[in-house]
Amino acid sequence: MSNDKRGPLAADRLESAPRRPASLWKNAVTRDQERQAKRMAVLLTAADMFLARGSHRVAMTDIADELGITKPALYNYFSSKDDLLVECFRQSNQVIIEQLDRIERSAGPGLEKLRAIIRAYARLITVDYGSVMIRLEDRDLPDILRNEVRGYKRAIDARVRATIEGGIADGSILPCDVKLATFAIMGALNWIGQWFRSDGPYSVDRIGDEYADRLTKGLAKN
Amino acid sequence: MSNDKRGPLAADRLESAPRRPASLWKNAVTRDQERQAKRMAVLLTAADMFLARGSHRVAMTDIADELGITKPALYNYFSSKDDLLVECFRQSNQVIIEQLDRIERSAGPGLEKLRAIIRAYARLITVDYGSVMIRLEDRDLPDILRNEVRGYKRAIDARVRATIEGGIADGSILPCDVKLATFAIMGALNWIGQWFRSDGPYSVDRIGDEYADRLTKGLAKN
Amino acid sequence: MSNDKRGPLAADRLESAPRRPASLWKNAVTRDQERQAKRMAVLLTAADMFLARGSHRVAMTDIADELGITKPALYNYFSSKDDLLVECFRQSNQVIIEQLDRIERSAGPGLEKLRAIIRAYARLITVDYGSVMIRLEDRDLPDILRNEVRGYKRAIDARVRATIEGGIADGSILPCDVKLATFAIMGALNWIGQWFRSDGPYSVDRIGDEYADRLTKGLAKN
Amino acid sequence: MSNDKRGPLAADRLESAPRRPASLWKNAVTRDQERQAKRMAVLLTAADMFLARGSHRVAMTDIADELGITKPALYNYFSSKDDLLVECFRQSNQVIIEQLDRIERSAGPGLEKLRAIIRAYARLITVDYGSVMIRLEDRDLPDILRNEVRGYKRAIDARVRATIEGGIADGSILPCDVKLATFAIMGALNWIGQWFRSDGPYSVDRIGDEYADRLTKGLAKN
DNA sequence: AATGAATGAGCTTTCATTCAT
DNA sequence: GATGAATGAAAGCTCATTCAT
Repeated sequence: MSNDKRGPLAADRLESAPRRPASLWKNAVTRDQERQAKRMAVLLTAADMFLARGSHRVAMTDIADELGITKPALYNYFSSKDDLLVECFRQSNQVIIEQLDRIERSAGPGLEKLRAIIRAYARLITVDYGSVMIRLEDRDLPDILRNEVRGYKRAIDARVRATIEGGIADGSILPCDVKLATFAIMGALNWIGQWFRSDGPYSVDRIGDEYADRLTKGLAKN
Repeated sequence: MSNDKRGPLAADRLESAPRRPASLWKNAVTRDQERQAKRMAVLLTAADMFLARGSHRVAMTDIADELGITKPALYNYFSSKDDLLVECFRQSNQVIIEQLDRIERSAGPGLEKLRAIIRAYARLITVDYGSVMIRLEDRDLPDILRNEVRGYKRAIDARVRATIEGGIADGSILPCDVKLATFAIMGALNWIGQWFRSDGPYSVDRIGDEYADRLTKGLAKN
Repeated sequence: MSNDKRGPLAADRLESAPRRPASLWKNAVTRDQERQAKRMAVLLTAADMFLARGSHRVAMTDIADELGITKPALYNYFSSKDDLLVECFRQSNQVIIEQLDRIERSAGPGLEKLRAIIRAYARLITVDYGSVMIRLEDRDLPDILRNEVRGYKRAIDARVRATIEGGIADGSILPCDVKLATFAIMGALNWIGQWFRSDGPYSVDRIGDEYADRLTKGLAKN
Repeated sequence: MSNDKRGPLAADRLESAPRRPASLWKNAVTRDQERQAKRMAVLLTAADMFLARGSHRVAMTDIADELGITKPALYNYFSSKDDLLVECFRQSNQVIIEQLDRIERSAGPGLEKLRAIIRAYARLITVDYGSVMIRLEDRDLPDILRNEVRGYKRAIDARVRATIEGGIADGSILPCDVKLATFAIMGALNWIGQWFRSDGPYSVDRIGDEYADRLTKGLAKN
């Protein structure tokens, strides 16, 4: 983060000191970009491995090996395994929040928003790093970080719940126990991460559409 | 599984082999019963701890301490931690199978059976050891044991799926993608284990009823 | 410590329950003795190595190697390196306290007691594990343990100071700044640990006598 | 030591080689001065930190951070941590030697010189970098450097011893075991570093005077 | 059947040092 | 002269498992 700032600041100085060759600046910017790129590479590699095997089954050595570097090099980018893991959660949260924001801003009755959330979630869980939030365990984290993560989770839940409540208010959704309904929907969605295979028979969109129907229309004939 | 049967089976054989002095037999029976009781105590204690903290966060020492015995003593009853864990899965499977059997034998349309399954599952997850099957990770197990566990899971899924198909056949359930519908329902149910607190505001029955409605009737007004 | 008590307690029970074969008790006692002996061996080996090289230069592996066992075996006797180190301090404290108690109980003017303390200290530092208290660093210990150790040190200082004050009171010692006098004496004594070699030219008694004189009579001719 | 001399020496050579344009020389001198200044800054910062926390508890990173530079930059001034540490000892030695020289050159009986040494030492230990020699451990150094440091220490000891011998010769000091007397005095002095706090109740001069009395006049009434 | 003791393999983390730039 | 990045070597500690008793 501090590095993000250093870049612009340096750029300012550059404008007022035009003697320095542009190439030098390029170097600094490039270096910073490279650093961020590497940091991101570590993060994504770790997230992939954590998702595939569970975070406690992935040793720092494993991540380093996968990246072709040595273990201590990881500590240039993340101060600890916990830090790395919690950063995965943060990234995941950000991605999810963006989707929820987008849907919230859209017009339409609550029911449609709920269905949009379901479709978005299906995608998040299957192709994006949104699944980190759902599938990785936060129990190994120290209290303070675990609470942070749980805060994210609660916030997401609250927003889905609010969408359902909005739907009830605007008449598009039947009155029901909102909390339980939210749990049921989130559970169904989260579970996708357990069985989905990208080389399986179902496309992401197909799953999203089907779930959107199934979880809102029900199965019963009448 | 094999061990559950061995106990009773052994007792049967004893009854049908009355030549040895009764007292001796009684001793043998008693000894065997004691062994089975202790074995079961280990199993249930381990299952509880595994569920509460996740199996990889429970050391063999922890289990032994909880039972007031020493670590190596555990190995008299289970040959390894994996063995103990897989046995938890087997017990869980048995409990689940019993419920599915009971419901399958009952009369009524497929929809009602499905609802009965949902109610039974809600109970299994919250109060019985059925939750082991759903909430414990099988990823730490060696391939052969993990495959065994996954077989159980697939079988359970298949039976729920068959129930839905039966409901479609008898007209009580709308035609739909059965596989996805099953996944959605099972996901919603399994998720209960993530948020349920026995001291929380929802009773098991309340959850079962609400889920049975929600997952079959849907949320949409029409 | 708790183990010291278990022995006697067990012996009591034995007397009132004479049915059990003595051999069993012997075994238990023997085993306990062996355990204590081993624990002590670890402690003394560690203390020696800590004194010789400084505690931070001694790895757990080094201690284990010296004892001919493996690293984790050490953890059967001490829960951590800190635990091992602080136990060294506790042993050292006990030895010192015993000497101070003995001298305190003796008759004689304060000056004689002070000289006795100097002689005793010279011995403690050179041949007994009393030197641990003086020569090992407590700065690597976590706060709580470091405070414990500093408490010991303060208590020892206080007792020497009290002895000097007693001497001033009974007229055998000249009035002076007691705190500084104590520091000077303790410093001179503690320093012995820095230069003393058991194969050197000075015997322990020689050092003790000379220091007792030097630190109380001074060097000046008048 | 070698580096301290190299600076001035280099400057001397410059003055005696006037052929090159003065401006260039000035630059070179300035550059050299700057380098020496930076080198000294590193040295003093390191010495402070080593004294405060013990050299093995101070990482190169810590020193760099304290100076606001990066770790590898340190290696421009010192070839290794050992080099840095031994240079601290050399500086310390120089300061101590200067004091001993000054006192040796003064007139007066041996006893007065000894008292002057005690007063000077009290100051060295509490306010100057003289304490490095006494309070820092040389055990982490490789043999060759450790021997160098021990040479310094022995030389200092020898000079104190010589002062006492001079006092015995001139009749101002009572005959005694000079070696042990020296050890006792040095020990008492060195220990000051363990308890002295600059914000404590004792001023440096007070300590020096009191120690000068206590260590030469003794405590005993007769 | 149960115990105390021990082990091997593994984990996260630290740190002095080097190197390309 | 200084930097960011990387490394090899080591440290303390944990844990499932085994073994003699």
